[in-house]
Amino acid sequence: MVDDTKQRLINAAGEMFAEKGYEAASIRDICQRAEANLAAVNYHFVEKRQLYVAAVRHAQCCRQEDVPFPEWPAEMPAVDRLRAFVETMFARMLAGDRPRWHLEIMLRELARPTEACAAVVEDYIRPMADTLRGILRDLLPDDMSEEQRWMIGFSVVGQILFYYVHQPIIRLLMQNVQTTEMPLDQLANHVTRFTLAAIGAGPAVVRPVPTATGSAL
Amino acid sequence: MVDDTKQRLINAAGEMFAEKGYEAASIRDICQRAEANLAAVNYHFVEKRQLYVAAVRHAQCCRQEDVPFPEWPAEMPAVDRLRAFVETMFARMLAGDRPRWHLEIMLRELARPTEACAAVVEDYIRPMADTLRGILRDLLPDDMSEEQRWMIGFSVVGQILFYYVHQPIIRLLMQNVQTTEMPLDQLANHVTRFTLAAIGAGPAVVRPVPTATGSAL
DNA sequence: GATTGTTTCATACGAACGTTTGAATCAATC
DNA sequence: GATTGATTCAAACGTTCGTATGAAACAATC
Repeated sequence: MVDDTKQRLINAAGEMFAEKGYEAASIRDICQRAEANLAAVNYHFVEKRQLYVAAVRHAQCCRQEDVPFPEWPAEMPAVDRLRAFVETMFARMLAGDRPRWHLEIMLRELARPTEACAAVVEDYIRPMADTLRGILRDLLPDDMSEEQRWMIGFSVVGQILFYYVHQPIIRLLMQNVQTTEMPLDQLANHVTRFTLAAIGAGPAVVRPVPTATGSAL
Repeated sequence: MVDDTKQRLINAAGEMFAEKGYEAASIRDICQRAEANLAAVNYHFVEKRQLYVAAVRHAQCCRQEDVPFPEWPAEMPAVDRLRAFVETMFARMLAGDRPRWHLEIMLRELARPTEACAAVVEDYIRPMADTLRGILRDLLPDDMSEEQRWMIGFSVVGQILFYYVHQPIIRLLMQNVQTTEMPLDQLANHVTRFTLAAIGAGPAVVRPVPTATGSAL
């Protein structure tokens, strides 16, 4: 393979950046993990920052082709497309076949963007947002305000991301609950049904319990 | 005030830890912002790590009394309590009357817990979780599984946190949309209605658009 | 096999880091 | 006003950081 060490550096750096953050991951540790010489970073990337950017870009490229959004047929109902969308996002997050740092480093960028990676992040996020918005456009009435459409989209993505970003809390809170690690499709099912019910495109996730007094909202 | 510089150090440290993370915030910068001598950290806290823990603990204590959950009367309908819960969480996040770092440093801990702060974080999160679960217990049927109840709770909190944690993405995506910064009560309204509709305790956030084909989920 | 360009290596540099130290300063007590 | 304990200060410690450098090793061309 051409530039084997260059690729090894990107992988090692990605792992460490994702795990410890930019500042806490030292070039020396990265090179040791990559089994490369200390000066290799300077030779291949000139600067630490550029190695970081390369890692982010690599993660973005890989995830594009990793768990791609399926090519849904035009006649596929919006409801099913939403379900497929949610499932794909969960698969991207929880599927273990690809290195975890690809996602992890992108999520770091998503929460606290680096100036140097803004474009890469936008390339990563924009297609997903467009896909979801396309689905919601079909699912929601035409006269709905642009802003409200966004908020519904955020409600979908917020639910999904929570399960990854705040995994530590979930484990902490649920440590007493006997559970089987919440399989992927169960999560996807929940979020999809929750959303569809919320926008009136599906049954509630539960039969409604008889409420004592109807409360004006 | 007793130990004025000690408190100044905690505040300055909190700001910097919240902004740049633990490693990237240097003792020198912290002391400069606190207008204290470099050795002050060692004198008052012995170690950098202990200063960090003190900052986290301080943030947790303050936020307890900051925007406390209102003492809801026993007869208050669960629907209204949910609305109040969501509003309080948003207020805690977006209200600008208290230093931002209190929340920010807790969210960092929530996403990537530090061993030394585990107990503090649990004290922070557990009451909120209990409150929400109490509301959901009244709102959901009794025969619902513990696991499913948790997932609905996560759907609520996931929506709320998204607006804070991923503010950068929201700004990026919505930069073309003319919007008025999304006022607090509008967000709270959306999340509450979205959730109530999802669990069948309220009307859908939109009148359902007539779907072409009903799709089995 | 000498030459050339690329990649690796051991080593060194200066800066910044967390931490330490001992003297200086302050505030209160007698 | 001397004594004591708590706090601040300037200066230095040894480490580790990112980066730079020049020689060695390697590969390919002629």
